Amino acid sequence: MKLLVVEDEVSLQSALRKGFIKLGYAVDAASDGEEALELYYSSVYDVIILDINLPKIDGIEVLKEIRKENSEIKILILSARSELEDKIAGLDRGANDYLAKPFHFKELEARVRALLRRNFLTQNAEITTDRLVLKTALKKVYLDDIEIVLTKKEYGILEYLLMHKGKLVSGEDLIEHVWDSEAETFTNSFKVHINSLRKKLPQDTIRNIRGQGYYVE
Amino acid sequence: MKLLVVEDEVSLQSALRKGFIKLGYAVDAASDGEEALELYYSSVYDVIILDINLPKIDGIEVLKEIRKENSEIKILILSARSELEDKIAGLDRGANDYLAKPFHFKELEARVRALLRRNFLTQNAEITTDRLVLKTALKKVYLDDIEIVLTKKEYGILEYLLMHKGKLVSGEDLIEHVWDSEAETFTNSFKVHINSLRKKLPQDTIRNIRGQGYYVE
DNA sequence: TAATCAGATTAACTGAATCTTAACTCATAG
DNA sequence: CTATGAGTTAAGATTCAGTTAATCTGATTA
Repeated sequence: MKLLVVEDEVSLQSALRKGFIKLGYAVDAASDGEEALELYYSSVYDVIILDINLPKIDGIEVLKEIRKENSEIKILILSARSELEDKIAGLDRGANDYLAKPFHFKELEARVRALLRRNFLTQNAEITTDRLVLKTALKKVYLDDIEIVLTKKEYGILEYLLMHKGKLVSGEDLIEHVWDSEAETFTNSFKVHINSLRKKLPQDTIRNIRGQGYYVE
Repeated sequence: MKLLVVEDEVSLQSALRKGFIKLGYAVDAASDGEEALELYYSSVYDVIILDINLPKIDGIEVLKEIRKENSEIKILILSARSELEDKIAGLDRGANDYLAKPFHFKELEARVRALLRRNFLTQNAEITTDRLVLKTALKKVYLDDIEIVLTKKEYGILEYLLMHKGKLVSGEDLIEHVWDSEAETFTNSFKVHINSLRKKLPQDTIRNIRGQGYYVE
């Protein structure tokens, strides 16, 4: 699981980063709104922890910008208690949760976990392409209405690619999201799984751009 | 099914705990609002029974806190009759049900069952498949109209799977919902119960996808 | 209070599915 | 033509579901 921590206060940012890394998350951090958006557009995160008071681009702006194109990603707002009422009131539910400073790290961690849980429990969803149907509740995949049996890793890879349909996903991203945090990032194991996955799917379902990553149309 | 009982009055808490355990529920209990939130964040409950008058963090606060992030979980409020009007009036539909003290345990149990039903089914006290009928009020199971006798754990597992008919349920999920929080998540006890449960059911009733979980069609 | 009993848990083991590794080949860009 | 990344293969390692038997626990009753 990959988090983006956006916080300008150096010591707090560092504490959060270290805390989450220790818990096995992959963490990127940004110190202002501009950097946050840059990182957001160049990688794929599961949860964004976003301070409201930021230099350059305000946190609310960052939130709006991200929400404009992505309604799935979980965003947790951090804010000084005094700013909460007027600011949060105007958020219009763009954030999934918010937490007033100061807070206990444990509290933040619990909320992040809760958000991830909710994310995974989006159980009724089906992801489809022209020929594929992926039923996330049962983790089953159908090609032209006939079930194809996938292993856990194969399914995980396919689901991840389809959840980011049309976007480039690097091998590193795959390992980061489909494997647990102990996995080596330089293993070629995912290639083996992509290989066996491709054999079960129509040709050219999973495409590759040399040096950049994989994608599904 | 797993309940969280939040009640500061020692004897009542203990009575509720024992009562629900006897009925085959997995039960955790908290004596104040802080403990309640801690437990809430560290486990997954199907219903929370929440007293309003609590030390440290007030029941209403606990309710708000939980509702902020989780709209699915069922919450039943307990309250002395005199407190009801002003407090409950302000709840604004945060709770799913409430019950005035004093009450009969039977009444509480019926309401909890109703909440669970609302959660998973639409107003039906029976869960059925083509050959099985499960009467949740009596906790009895019939196969082709003939009763099959299950132990509490066997029943709990089957009920949970049937309430999530067509969805994947991991072993961890099972332990989380059928056992109380003291259970080790890495025990293989549930496999033994599934094994004995399967012997009492038609073949292939409970299916497994390796590395992912169990399901009933 | 001790003996008994059902149910729950633990631990050890098996066989099979799945995953990883590593060496190799192939394709492409510079 | 060469270097690098992508794709392939097969062997070996690991993990996981399922099974069994022994042990533990707590309720019931003799």
